[in-house]
Amino acid sequence: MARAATTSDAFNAIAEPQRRDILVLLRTGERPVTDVAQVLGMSQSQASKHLRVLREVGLVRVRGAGKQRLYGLDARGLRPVHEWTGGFERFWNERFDRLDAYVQDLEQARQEE
Amino acid sequence: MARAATTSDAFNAIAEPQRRDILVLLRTGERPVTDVAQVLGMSQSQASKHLRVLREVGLVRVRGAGKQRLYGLDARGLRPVHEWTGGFERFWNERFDRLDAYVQDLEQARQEE
DNA sequence: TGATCATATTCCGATATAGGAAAACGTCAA
DNA sequence: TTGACGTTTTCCTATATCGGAATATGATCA
Repeated sequence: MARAATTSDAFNAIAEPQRRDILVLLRTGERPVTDVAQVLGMSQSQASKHLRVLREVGLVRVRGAGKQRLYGLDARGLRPVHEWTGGFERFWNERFDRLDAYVQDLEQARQEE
Repeated sequence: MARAATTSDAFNAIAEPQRRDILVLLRTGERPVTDVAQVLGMSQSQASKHLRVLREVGLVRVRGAGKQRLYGLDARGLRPVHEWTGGFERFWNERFDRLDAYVQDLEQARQEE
């Protein structure tokens, strides 16, 4: 089995830095593909492909505006990610005091030998 | 170029559901590989491989305890993910009232034709 | 209809996975 | 040292990427 599809999930979709950049850019408002590509310094086809992935996961919405297609943010899919990581909030503080203490104990024990 | 390595980043590491399960499990305390494998219903070698990835990204720490190796959580690497997604917090509420409104406008316009 | 702009898709290559099976390694105890 | 246990590491296969280049599709306007 290979790695899960990037379109399987918001977790997979945002694993790619360029897609994260796109999402951040879209916070400023809707943009056509060309804009995204130019602002973020990627090729048009790359931008289009990344936007497709984001669309398939539902992080982005499109609407036609004349010749253009305007991509807009739909951040709701990021909420589960935020909440999942939030479940570790107390561990990245508290829990680590113990590990640090443990390491200090080790070093102290070593010195006392 | 292929997809970024799972070990490049916490974002990539947690794209895999089984690795997320492992992290959740480790919130209950340190565990040897066998435990992880058994509790989560995966093979020992799979558990070991996933733990390796998590270790390389720094989300997990190991310490030898006799024959066993105890894996413990180091959640600090999840903080950036939490904070990045947090940057979209107001968009998954507010911003969408507008889009919904936009869609309603469309439908209303259609009925008035 | 035909030209043109904006975007999407298809080919292609190189790479990196996840999982299963089997084999290698490390550590302890007798 | 030998054995047994716990864990990690190869091989292997199937699959899915990301990126560039080129091509195809779509929409608008004259």
